[in-house]
Amino acid sequence: MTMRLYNTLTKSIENFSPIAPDGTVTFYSCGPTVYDDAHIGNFRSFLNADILRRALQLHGFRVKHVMNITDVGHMTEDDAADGGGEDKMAVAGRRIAEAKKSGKLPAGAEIDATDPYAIASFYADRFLEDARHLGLQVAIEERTHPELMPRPTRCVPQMIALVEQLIARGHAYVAKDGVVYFSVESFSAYGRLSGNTLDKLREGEGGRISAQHQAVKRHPADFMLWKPDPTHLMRWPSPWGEGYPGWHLECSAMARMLLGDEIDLHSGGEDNIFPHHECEVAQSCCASGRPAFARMWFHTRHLQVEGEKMSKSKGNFFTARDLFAKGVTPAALRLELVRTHYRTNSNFTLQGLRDCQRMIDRWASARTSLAARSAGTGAGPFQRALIEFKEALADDLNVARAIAALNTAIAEDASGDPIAELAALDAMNSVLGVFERNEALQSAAADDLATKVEALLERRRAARAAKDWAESDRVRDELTALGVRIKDGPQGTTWERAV
RNA sequence: GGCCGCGUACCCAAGUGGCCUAAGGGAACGGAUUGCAAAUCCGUGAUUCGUGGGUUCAAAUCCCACCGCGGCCUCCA
Repeated sequence: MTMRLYNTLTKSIENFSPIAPDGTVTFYSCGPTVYDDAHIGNFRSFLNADILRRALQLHGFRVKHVMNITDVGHMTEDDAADGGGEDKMAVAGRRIAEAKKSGKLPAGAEIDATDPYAIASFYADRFLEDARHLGLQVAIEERTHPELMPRPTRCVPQMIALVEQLIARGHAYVAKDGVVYFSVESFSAYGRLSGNTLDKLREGEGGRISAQHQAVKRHPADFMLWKPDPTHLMRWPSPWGEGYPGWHLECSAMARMLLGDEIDLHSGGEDNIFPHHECEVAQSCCASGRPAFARMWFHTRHLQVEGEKMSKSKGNFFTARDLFAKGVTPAALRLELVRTHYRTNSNFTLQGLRDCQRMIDRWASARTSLAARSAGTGAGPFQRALIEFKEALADDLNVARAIAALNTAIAEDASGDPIAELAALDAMNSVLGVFERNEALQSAAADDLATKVEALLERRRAARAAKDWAESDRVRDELTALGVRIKDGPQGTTWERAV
């Protein structure tokens, strides 16, 4: 079965086949910048890349997946050219210093707010923790293969080498202000990925590129590769003076270092298309002399929350850990973030999170009864569903259709060889990745709640034994008020936090 | 201002010319179960696909207009 995927570069759905004859897929994903906790919108993008990677694996490919963790403090107003504004790490540092003062520092954050490396490392660790909870396979692999999640601060020599090569080939120049710029006019395919060709850029709204740098550049869209700045927070020696790299440079350098000059797949959020990925293409192609950098570009559309753009001011802004702290299982969050096709704007809702949890619980109980079954031969509903599941994923990653296939199997009567049926269900889960993370995360608050709940359940058990229904119902109301939902079963009462 | 995408039941969401009197999940409702609930199981659910035109033997699917929402062009996943 051939995987078909939408390629941003050609704006069409194409058959996927890797460059390497042995079928190994080279896949680079733009990861987070670690100056704050990743929010659920970030994770929608990262998880869709993860689903793609797992779907490829289900289809028999070996995947070498790299995702960077950007620990350089790029500028808050860093536009295509200039590197203006404030360093993000400095902003994060100030935020941490303020939090320290007001005693609202996140747990375990004994960090020096003036040390950008400490800030980056603090948030990188938190990102990896969240990512592993959510089943981001590359983050799980990172434990044994740290090179799969490279940090730009450790790859500066490779970036410098790339800039030197671009200068040598006539694609970059040192301007009068000492800054090294990429010359967009030297790359005729500039604009092909995003549609922002040079003539259109000139026609566009424009006026955003600050005038002070324009004078020294050959073309207004020329973007910075290296900026000498002896006062910058993070800086490295270079042939152009002590300074820092441009923000597009890292991905080109690291993809090349780890995956080669030409790669199969490159992913990111839709906002990365321009300027970030456009500039990456230009840098990589011009450095390698090849016509292509990534053969296929995979972009995930943005997430909305309760029908609105997510923003801190609207109060609809969630990080993964915010939700985990409320008792949301990583499995439910994972499913809610990937169940909508990656090329449509998805709408994250609390109701949707509950829907996902119920679906996963039903799958899990189906798995339990399947594992307990011994009789049956041949193909049953799950083996049939797996075929449809794989076809749906091969169809430009149609996750919703794949999930429907699984749901349909669950509604059918149990039949077929139980071992093969279980294997089929687990194969589907190898992409969905929910069974192994369907438990709420532990925390001090959760432990505290558990103690209270256990005491109340004991009171209720006693009341029920005495047929004191009034007392029993009173206790149940108390539990409900605590946000707890109870389930009475033959083996006694279980409970969970209602989300 | 330029470029682009979307609008399917109460909610999420698949389907992009005939197998669609529209998949799947949740909610709701009815039943089984329960001390009563919750959970679970069974059943019910859009003659209709933002609105108005058009093309076609045939449209949710193609075209046009309008309304609404969103994205990129600028740091952002």
